[in-house]
Amino acid sequence: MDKQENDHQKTKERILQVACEVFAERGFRKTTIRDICQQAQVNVAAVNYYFNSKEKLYEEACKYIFGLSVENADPRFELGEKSKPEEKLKVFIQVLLLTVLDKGRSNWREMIMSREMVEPTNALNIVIEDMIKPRFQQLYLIVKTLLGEGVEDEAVRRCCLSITGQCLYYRFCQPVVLQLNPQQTFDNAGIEKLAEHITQFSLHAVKQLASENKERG
Amino acid sequence: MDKQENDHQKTKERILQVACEVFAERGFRKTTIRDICQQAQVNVAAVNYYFNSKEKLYEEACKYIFGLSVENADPRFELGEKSKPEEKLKVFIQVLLLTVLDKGRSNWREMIMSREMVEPTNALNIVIEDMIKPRFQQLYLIVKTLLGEGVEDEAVRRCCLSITGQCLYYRFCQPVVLQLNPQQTFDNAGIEKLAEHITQFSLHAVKQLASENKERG
DNA sequence: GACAAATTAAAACAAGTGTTTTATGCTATT
DNA sequence: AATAGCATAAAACACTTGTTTTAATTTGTC
Repeated sequence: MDKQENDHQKTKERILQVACEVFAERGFRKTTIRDICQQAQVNVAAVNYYFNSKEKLYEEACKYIFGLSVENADPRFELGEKSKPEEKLKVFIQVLLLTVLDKGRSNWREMIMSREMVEPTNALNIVIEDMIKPRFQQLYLIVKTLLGEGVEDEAVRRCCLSITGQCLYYRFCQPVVLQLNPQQTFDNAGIEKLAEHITQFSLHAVKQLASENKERG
Repeated sequence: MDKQENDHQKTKERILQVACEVFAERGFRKTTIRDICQQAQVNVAAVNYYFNSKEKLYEEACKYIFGLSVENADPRFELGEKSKPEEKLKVFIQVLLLTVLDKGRSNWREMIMSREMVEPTNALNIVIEDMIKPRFQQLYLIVKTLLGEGVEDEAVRRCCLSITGQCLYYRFCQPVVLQLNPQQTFDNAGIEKLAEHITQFSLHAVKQLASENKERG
């Protein structure tokens, strides 16, 4: 029983691991069960045996990936508590860009997340609740601090959307961006420069809104 | 010969028309030849008879759509020449949002364009050259005017990308945006408010950059 | 009106894919 | 060691989809 259970877990686990990787890499539609099984060195029937269907496997993979992310959130997003909001914004944008533009093999969460944002499946809700909303909330607090009291929530949110929109553009439309600004690179130096620009651009906008609000009362 | 040529043109034309619509609606991968043929009331073999392959048909459809766009550019993008750059920017953003968020059946150019930006095919280059670059150039001139002399090209382009990024976010990530800011609507009033926000946000940013540049010399 | 060429229709083909079935092998309990 | 239950493998199934083939029909020309 022990060994049986063990092997059971082993192959099931192996399928799940490979599924995460391949789904993240190629998305739900473009990955085939045969791809996964071949890479996991498992018979085609195994997926349906253990997970019932391709869709269920995808759900399990998402749950696994985002389950991980709750317990083990990306440490890069831990902005120090002491710094000024301007610095916090800079770090936030920097980290967001780095995370979102990281094409590394192990960046499953971000890859699934990006795909779900543009081509949603049932997993989008998990993605929003587990990843996007917490991240957005962090930004919200920074921007709210910068805007000061008396600014209505929607205005704060709109600013946050303006900031994230600028960043995600470089992820979702990378080929286009590269044609429009060929000088842009996506190595560390290029991303750093980009972060600097988006930060300055957004800070100017937000601070101006803040001062207008202060004047108004 | 005349009548033959006529019918010939008729069915070929009909396939092309339907192809444009369906490709725009569902994208290349998700549309099937059978879908198109059924809707055009034509035999399945007709596509390969007249266009050789699904891919060639898609190319022809794109050429047709963007060929149209060159001769008959979207009049909404004709910003008056007299207005101030601030007003021009407002109009540009307004029109961009209206165009990009228009889910109307006849908005083929925009639908193909959006899809190509996120999930490129061979047609992306046509899209970039025929649609994106001219539009970007328009914005470039406005922003350059606002920034004043002595600002390097890349800085101008970055600002333009910040502006378009804010707008396109609402197209590509609409479901997410709606979760993050449920008050956002996509009727005319909602889009108008949004345009106003993005314009103000961007104007503040650009003007601050302009004045910093002026100070520096 | 007859014949050649072009067009259309029907069917078949070939490859891919999710799923199911059937058979075989393995493990644990008796 | 035997047997029941689980796990794996191989094959088949059912369906979709792009493409091709083959036959029927229409069209233009003489």
